Formats: sequence, structure tokens, C-alpha cells
Amino acid sequence: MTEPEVLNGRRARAARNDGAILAAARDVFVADPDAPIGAVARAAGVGISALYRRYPSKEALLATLCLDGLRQFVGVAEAAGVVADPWEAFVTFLRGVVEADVHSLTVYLAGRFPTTPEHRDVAAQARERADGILHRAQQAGAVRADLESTDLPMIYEQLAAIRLGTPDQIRDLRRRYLDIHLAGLRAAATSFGSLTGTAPTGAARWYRPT
Amino acid sequence: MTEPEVLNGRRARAARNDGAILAAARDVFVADPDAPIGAVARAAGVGISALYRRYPSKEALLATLCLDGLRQFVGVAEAAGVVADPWEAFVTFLRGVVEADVHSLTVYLAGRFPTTPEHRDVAAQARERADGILHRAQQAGAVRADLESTDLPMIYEQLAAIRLGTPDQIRDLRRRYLDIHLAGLRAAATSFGSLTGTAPTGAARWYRPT
DNA sequence: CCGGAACGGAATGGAACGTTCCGCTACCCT
DNA sequence: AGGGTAGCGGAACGTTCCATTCCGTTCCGG
Repeated sequence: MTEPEVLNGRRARAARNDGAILAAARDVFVADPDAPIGAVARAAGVGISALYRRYPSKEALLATLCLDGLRQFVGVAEAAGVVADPWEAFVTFLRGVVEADVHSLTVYLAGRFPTTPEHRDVAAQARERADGILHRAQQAGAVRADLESTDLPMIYEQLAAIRLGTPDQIRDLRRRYLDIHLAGLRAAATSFGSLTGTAPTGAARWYRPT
Repeated sequence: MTEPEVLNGRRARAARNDGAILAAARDVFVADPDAPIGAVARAAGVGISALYRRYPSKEALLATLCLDGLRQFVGVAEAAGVVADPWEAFVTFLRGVVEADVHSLTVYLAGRFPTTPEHRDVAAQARERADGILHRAQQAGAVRADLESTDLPMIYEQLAAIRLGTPDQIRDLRRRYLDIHLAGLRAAATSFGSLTGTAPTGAARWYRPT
């Protein structure tokens, strides 16, 4: 990059499009994983060619988006990991995941494109971080002991299913219902009764039934 | 119906198909509201003609299914309403709604066909019954007071989003996560903090963004 | 033994969508 | 100054999918 900040004209526009397309794709596919690619172009304010110049196919775009989501997930977990109080770390983590709607970018999109080893690597990292935060909170006696780590994705899934109204309303509602989940997840809530049934097995999650 | 039980031959088969088609439609559309109508025929073990003989269009079938779902919802609420203990009534009600997957038949399907006044009537009845059960539990000090009646559909929605594995596994998982919700909904859980944000407005629920 | 109710499944018509392609613009480099 | 081309908009193409229609067949009821 020679003269990075004075990029104007054609190149500048292209650089801006890079970001605009990714952001638009994120918004569109989070709202509807089956959205047509033309919708992404429209949302980004560009033509279809601008998409295909950057990604060889829809699948490639989805794969990129998903990988970004996984990395963001790891970032959220890292940020929450440094919170001193185990319960607060757990809460910060869950809020972060829900806020960034990272679940809609990862599990929701998985199964719609061929996953790469890199996806699996980052996903494994993500799982590890999340498990650490959960176990710490459980050993501190803050989170109920009968919660398993594979329960967490189910909680994201439930909150990601809230899709009512504008993005702002969605965010507020998800916060509201995360409050309810959190109240039910505290160790003290175990006195109301233990969880019935068993948590899902981890392997089953990475595909979607058609 | 002359000789109702001795119906054999053509008529008997037709009568059986009536039920088989509805049951198959229920299963198929609960699993995927966008399923093609051919999938229903296959699941029912009949040809497409058998469907179109009974329903003039896919929309009509969906409308019937939805109305059935609403009626079932009212039935569940009635059954729960007679439980003496307010908290137990509330739990019975929620468990019934989740068990029957009534939400997937009503709100999930709404917006995919033109609703009739009858739909609205039964839906209003359903809302009324549900509100009664909730308010009774709240006035008895069993359910947290900051829960609104429009929060309930959001809880169904979250649980209906759990679609992992076989129908049996789905049922078990939903029970498991309903346990967490219930723990968070008890009045005692208010001590962990009040709910943030506001419940959705009722009007917004009866359409789905495309 | 005939009329038609009930049905299976192929045929039809149309809509949606991923991808390709064509032509244009305006910037870069010499 | 001006050719070469990166970048792009959007029409066109070919395919897939699906609701609905249609036709031939079967077999009950009278």
C-alpha cells in the first residue's frame, strides 16, 4: 500500500466495497441464511459483479462469513475470560455472544457450504474457551453444576431464534430473555429442581436437517 | 353415516386418508414450514391427487392445520386451567404447549396463508386463557411479577427453535431447556435481578419478515 | 355391468436463483 | 495525451424446484 490514506478514485471505492459487501452479507445472511445473493448486492449498494469479483461463489462468501463469526466468537470468549469474577465472566461471555449474534453466523450457516479444516480448528478453539469459562463459573459455585458445556449452543440457538422487529428491538428482546436464562442457570436455581434429560452430544450439531 | 364401523373398501380408505394426510401434514410442516406439498403426500403414503381432492390449495391445508393448532392450544390451556395449584397449572400449561409443539403449528405457519376471522377468534381465546393462567400464578406469588403475557410466545418461540435430532430427542431437549426457563421464571428468581427491556407488543407477532 | 368416486403420478407453467457475460466508465501508467 | 484495464452494473442464461392440473386406471355401489 503506497499512500494508504490518500486512496481515492477507483481503488478507494473498491476498498470501501470490500467492507460494505462483507457487512451487507453479514446483515442479510444473519437475517435469513437462505437469502439470495442479489439481496446482498442490493444491501451493499453494488452490482452482482462486485460480489463475484471477490468471491468465486456464494458458498465461498458464506465460508468467509462463518470463519469471521468463529473468530469473533473466540474474541468474545477471550475478552470475557479476563473478567475476574467467575459469574460475571460467564455473564459477559453470554451477553457478548448474543449481542454479536455470533451464533447466527456460525452454526446457522454451517451446512450450507463445505467446511474447511480451518473452520474446524477455530471452532475447536472456540469450544475450548467457552468450556473454560463455564467450568470456572461452575467450580466457583456460581453456575448450576448440572449444566453441560453442550447445553450452551442450545441456549444461543434459542436466543438466536428471537427475530421480531427491527435489529434494535431484537437486541433488546434477546437481552431480556437472556436475563431469564441467566436466572435459571445460577447455582441457586438448582433448588427449584434438577435438569431433566441429557444435554445433546457435541457431534450432532454441525449439520442441519433439510 | 350408516354403519360407521363397517366402512370398508373405497370409502374406508378415503376416511383413513383423511386422517393420514392431516397427520402427515402436521409432521412435515412442523419440521419445515416451507416443505413442498409432495413431501406431505409421500409422508402420508398417498398421491398428490389425494391431497388436492381434500384441499383446494396448499394454503388451505396450512390454514386448516393452523386452526387445528390453535384449537389444540386452547385445549391445553383448558386442561391446565383446572390444576389447583397456580404454579403447577402454569408449569402444566407450558409443558403442554411445548410438548404438543403447538407453537410450530400456529405462529410459525401464520403469514404463509391468508388468515380468516376464525383464526383470529380462536387465537384471541387462546390468548385469554393463557393470560388467565399466567396472572393467577403471578398473583399467587409463584411467577415473577415482571413477566408480561406477551413474553410467553417468545418463550415458545425459543423452545420451538430447538430442532436437533429425532423427534424423541427434540422432545427431551425441549423439556430440559424448559426446566431452565421455569427456574428463571419463578418469583424467587427476581432476587437475581429484574428483567431488562420491555416485552414485545402483541400486534407485532402475526407476521414473519421475509 | 355401468357410472363415477377416488386416486397415482406424469406433465405443465412459472418463479426464483446462482452464475456468466457484455459493454461501459474512469483511473493508472507511461 | 491516450491506450490498457481494473472494477463494475445489470441483463441474460440455464437450471432447479414446486404448486397445480390432467389423464388414465381401479374398483365400489347400485
